[in-house]
Amino acid sequence: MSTSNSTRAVTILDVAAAAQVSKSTVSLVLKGSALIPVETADRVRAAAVKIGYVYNRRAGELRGRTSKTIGVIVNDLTNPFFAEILVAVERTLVEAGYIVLMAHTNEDLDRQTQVIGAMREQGAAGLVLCPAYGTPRTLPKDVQAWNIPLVVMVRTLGPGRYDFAGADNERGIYLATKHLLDAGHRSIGFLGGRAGVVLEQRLKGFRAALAERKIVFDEDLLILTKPTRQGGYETMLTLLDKKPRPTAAICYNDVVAFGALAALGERGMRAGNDFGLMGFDNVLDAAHSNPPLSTVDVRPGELGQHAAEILLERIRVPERARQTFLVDPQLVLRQSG
Amino acid sequence: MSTSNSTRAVTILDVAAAAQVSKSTVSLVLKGSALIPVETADRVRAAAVKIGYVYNRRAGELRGRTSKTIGVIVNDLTNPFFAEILVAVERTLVEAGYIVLMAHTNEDLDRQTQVIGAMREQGAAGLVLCPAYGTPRTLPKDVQAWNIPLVVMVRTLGPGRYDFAGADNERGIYLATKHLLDAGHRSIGFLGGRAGVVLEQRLKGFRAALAERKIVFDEDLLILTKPTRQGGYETMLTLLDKKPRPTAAICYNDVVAFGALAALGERGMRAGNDFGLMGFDNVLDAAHSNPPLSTVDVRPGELGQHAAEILLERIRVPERARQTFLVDPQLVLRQSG
DNA sequence: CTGAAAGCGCTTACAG
DNA sequence: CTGAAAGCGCTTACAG
Repeated sequence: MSTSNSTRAVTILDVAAAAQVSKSTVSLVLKGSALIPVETADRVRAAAVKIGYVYNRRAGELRGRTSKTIGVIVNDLTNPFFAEILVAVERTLVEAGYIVLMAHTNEDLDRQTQVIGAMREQGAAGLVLCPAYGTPRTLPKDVQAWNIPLVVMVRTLGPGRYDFAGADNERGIYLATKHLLDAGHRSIGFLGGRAGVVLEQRLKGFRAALAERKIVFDEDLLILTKPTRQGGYETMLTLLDKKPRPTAAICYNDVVAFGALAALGERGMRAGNDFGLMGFDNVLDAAHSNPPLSTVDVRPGELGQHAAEILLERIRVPERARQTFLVDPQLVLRQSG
Repeated sequence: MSTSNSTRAVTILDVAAAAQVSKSTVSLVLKGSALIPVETADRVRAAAVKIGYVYNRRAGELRGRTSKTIGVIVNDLTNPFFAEILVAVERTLVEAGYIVLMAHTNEDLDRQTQVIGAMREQGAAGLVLCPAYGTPRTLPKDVQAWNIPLVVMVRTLGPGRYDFAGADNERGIYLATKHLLDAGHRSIGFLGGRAGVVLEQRLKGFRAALAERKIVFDEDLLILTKPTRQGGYETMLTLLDKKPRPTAAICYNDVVAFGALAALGERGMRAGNDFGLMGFDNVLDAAHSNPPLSTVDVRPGELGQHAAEILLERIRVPERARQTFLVDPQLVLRQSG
């Protein structure tokens, strides 16, 4: 309304003067204390809006030694899986009255260290972290030593007493592989993925399903690459050139599968007809890829929401037992495989 | 290192004691003042790490009446276009020493109002906003009245003196349409998009290209819907049922085009062979869709970076002239059209 | 080059 | 039910 004056902020003191009460009364009113009679409270609130008062949360939190901001660190927003997780985390946190400090590491460890430091200086009340590749396993311990609640998402950081939300990777890929096997495929490739826990877990599921059917695992059909569309495209092209040509593939994740779909199309093939293809994640886009992707649903939104809730609980009761949320993967069969 | 004690934070005063200097000296050292001799500074810094001191930025900023946090408000992270923009904005801001408060509105106006308020209370030094549909045109004025620098992105908010970063929508669609026309198409649909400035601008470009070739605009081939994959899928199906069947379509954006690709595939058609299809945005995924999408490149990353830079400049010199960054769209021809 | 002092805007016992 | 006072952790003139 009025042009605020940058040299002098309007404070609780101004409100107090305008409403003819002491500043403690104003403070009490603002926090909705029941100690103040309604009439007084109304008068104070009216005065506040009239003079254009805006609460200075930083001052309040400094004095109260509290914090309503939570840091969320994500490694790859370019992958819709993480974007969907982030949306859910943010929504859950905002609904709980928090404000989120967001950072994107792009898999860069130095940046990750830097942003964690910045969030600490900011007085974050908690941290949700999708760790970048190569994150030291001691990180959870460090963060906890600073007394800041932490939940790790998606990629575990070795054994240790930290809260975690992720997916049962092994079981998910096991299910997908079994599905392909049941459909009669005997030569199945595995595309994409970068060395790390997640890849290990997924490969374990892959091997387990193969072993169960006494199919020997062929190293040659395991083609690693960065888990991107580009990577999926390239590795699928490579796979299609193998002799004899495999009839199906498991992809490290949906984004890899989308790239693979493009490679198939380029070769005049169509997943579901000429080739069996399975993704992993079930991002929103999977329902409308060309063709629609059969994949392993790990409900990214649910995952993000749980991660946020676990953090909120830990903040509320710091000494509570460690929590792990592992989404139980479900096969969703569309057309690709 | 040491388990920090939550009842008593280690402050600048503790560092001062440990290093045998006054607290002003510590403060000066921390901000890298040249007033302090190197030896003293080293001693102070050593003491700080030894006792596990961490700078309390909120206290510092409260006292100094400064702020290093910037709010970024995005309406739909589920669309990679916005995700790519967000990544660029965040990177640019972090590199400039800021920390970003992120909020996702999901096109919800109430939520937008709420998060803007929260950011104001937090003392944000600036705001980058992708406004939700229906955002009042007075918003820029309001925000400026609070003395907080603002840059609006992607969707303009009517005339007014605010900084803006977006794309030349009209020209982009004009180019895409002309390309389809040059390829011989005469019956061209327009798919997806929700009422708003952006749609208006894009339709204007569409009509202009048609008019140039004396082709009458057929209302019946304009099929609006939410700009999502789902929307693209459904509208394409509808379009394909028109008699006579159009031979090409312009999509409101890439995400709509991806859905359209799926619909085409379902009907046994392939964009580029049996149908001409153009997207808009050139998100990363467009290079590896099935088939790869011909689209209008508006360089989302560049757009985001510029938005951030404009804000940074405005913060540095508040009275500078209003800036508008409009990316000049380029056609990128892949296989779909 | 370094120290004492005031104060950013708020909250929270504690009296009355 | 309301007011006076102390203090969160820092910065910034101002002396010396």
